[in-house]
Amino acid sequence: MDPEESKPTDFIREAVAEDLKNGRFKSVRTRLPPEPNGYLHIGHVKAFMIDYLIAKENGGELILRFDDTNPAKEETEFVEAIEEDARWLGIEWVKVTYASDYFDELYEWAKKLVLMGKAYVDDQTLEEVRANRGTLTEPGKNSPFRDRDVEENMDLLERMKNGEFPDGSRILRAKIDMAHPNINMRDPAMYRIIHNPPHHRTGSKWNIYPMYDWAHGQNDSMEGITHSLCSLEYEDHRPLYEWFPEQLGVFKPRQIEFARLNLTYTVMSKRKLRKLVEENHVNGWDDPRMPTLRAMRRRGYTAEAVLEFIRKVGVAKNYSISEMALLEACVREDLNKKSLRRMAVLRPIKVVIDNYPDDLVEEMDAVNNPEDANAGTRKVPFSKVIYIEQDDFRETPPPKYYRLFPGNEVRLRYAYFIKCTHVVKDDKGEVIEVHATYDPTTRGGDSADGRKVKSTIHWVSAQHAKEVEVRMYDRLFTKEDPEEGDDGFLMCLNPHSLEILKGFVEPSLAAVNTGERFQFERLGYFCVDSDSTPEKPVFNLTVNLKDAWAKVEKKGK
RNA sequence: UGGGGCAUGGUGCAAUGGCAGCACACCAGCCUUUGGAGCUGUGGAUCUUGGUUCGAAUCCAGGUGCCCCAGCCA
Repeated sequence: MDPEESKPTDFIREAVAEDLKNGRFKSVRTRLPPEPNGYLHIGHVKAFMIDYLIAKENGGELILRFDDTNPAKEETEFVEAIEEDARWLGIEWVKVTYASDYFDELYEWAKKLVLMGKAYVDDQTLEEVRANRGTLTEPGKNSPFRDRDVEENMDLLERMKNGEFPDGSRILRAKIDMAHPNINMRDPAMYRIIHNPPHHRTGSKWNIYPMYDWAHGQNDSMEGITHSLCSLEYEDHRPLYEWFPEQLGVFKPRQIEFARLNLTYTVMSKRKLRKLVEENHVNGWDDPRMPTLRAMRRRGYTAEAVLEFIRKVGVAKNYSISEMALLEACVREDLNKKSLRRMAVLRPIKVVIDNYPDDLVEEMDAVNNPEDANAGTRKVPFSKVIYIEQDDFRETPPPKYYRLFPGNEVRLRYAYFIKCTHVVKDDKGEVIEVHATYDPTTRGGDSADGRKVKSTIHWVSAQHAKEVEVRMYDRLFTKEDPEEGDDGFLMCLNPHSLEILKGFVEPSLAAVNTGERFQFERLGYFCVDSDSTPEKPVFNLTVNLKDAWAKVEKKGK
């Protein structure tokens, strides 16, 4: 492999390389601009990795800057959560800053604009401002306060800052062009008056707070950010992004926009995620069904898998919805290499091996990970009464069913061949016990006479099994794109996205720690949940194993 | 009917005037003490109409479709 060729390339990396080559910038500095008003989700990872990797690949640096320009929405709690999640991904930054660190300097820059006659205080009501903005097809009208003289503007702005006016009574606006075809250029607001609540960092020092367009770009300039990489919806803001530093005569960063990540069968908007939590459709922000990083971590996804997914999804300007199946494939690929194999029966049915000695217990040798010879082996106890998966037995087998049914012989993994002889039913005709005989010459799972079986099934010894809770997760929504409509997404919630099972696991799993991951053979990858206790371990389904039989069965229907 | 963007297999991303390729998904087979993993193979795409060119996914012109913008949110 030529490392030069395997380097990922995309239109942003090309643009950055070009900027370096032609001298527009001498080095690269990017910024991570989360607003501390929610938890990070998989969509953020794409943006974060673009910023992080592009800086890193070019020997540049990344600044983590919290965009805290709206005290009504932001909280310190989220600052810590975001840093924690970003660190989990392995992202490194040279320093943490806040938009609020620059409030003083930004205010000075605003006064400069006022002095230049490029900004003014507008006394119009919110409704008037809206009415005079015009529409998508009609130009706006100038505010009656647009031509105030500089002294009055300076005085009013100072008094806004000092808290002399009530919320919403005035704003500072850039004086650009009310007839501009781009609505963002129709005298955009720079400062609004907000007295309460106090800001999470500056407290009650400020009575005015900068808008995104004013703060973000100027902060980029102040920090010497060369490339301000953001999502597509900011394309319309780029002319404004460039207008401010041009007027001010300060350093001009370059903004480049890319398509954000969307995923099938989930939602990504903060508003919708919050609604899921607040209305208890899920059990909190870290509910393993959520697309948040804390949820994915709790569910057992590895950072490596998440990162690989992001790498495979690529970077472009196409609006796109990536498939959850790709994310899951990345998780399986990573976990297949790392996970210790264990046996667990999630929907048990009892099997009695009639010709096996009543009190005998044998220790069977089992391989911990066939993908990793260094993982070693373990002993698994075997005895007369075992549990197998209900799915692994059929009284009347459908076509191509190779598992246990009356008269059929299968292999119990790492143990013996058994052949089903008969079943015992309850009053209602339900099979409650499967009876079988074993072949003592097949110990370990190999037949002495070269006889083959079509199927190997897993099991646990009934008397040695540990009962555990297993939380089985399925997609949160039944539709690939539940985003359509306002609250339409709630209408397609999957009622079966969580199923709680009581299962049995082999005794080696009796003592486990939160976060430990295993593959339950033939079922999937599982992770010990934080709700786990020594008495009652709790496992989360991380992702199921691919199931060829399920496919065959489905096709038959 | 303003402005800004985007159109390549089912999905996502490549191909930067020279044989349309990769991954996931799908399908078939091989192998298998996980119907897992692995291996092999098949099918399937350049929005449309014209133009330029020896040659167009790529350049030009027109059309069509989809996304974003009218917060004192970010």
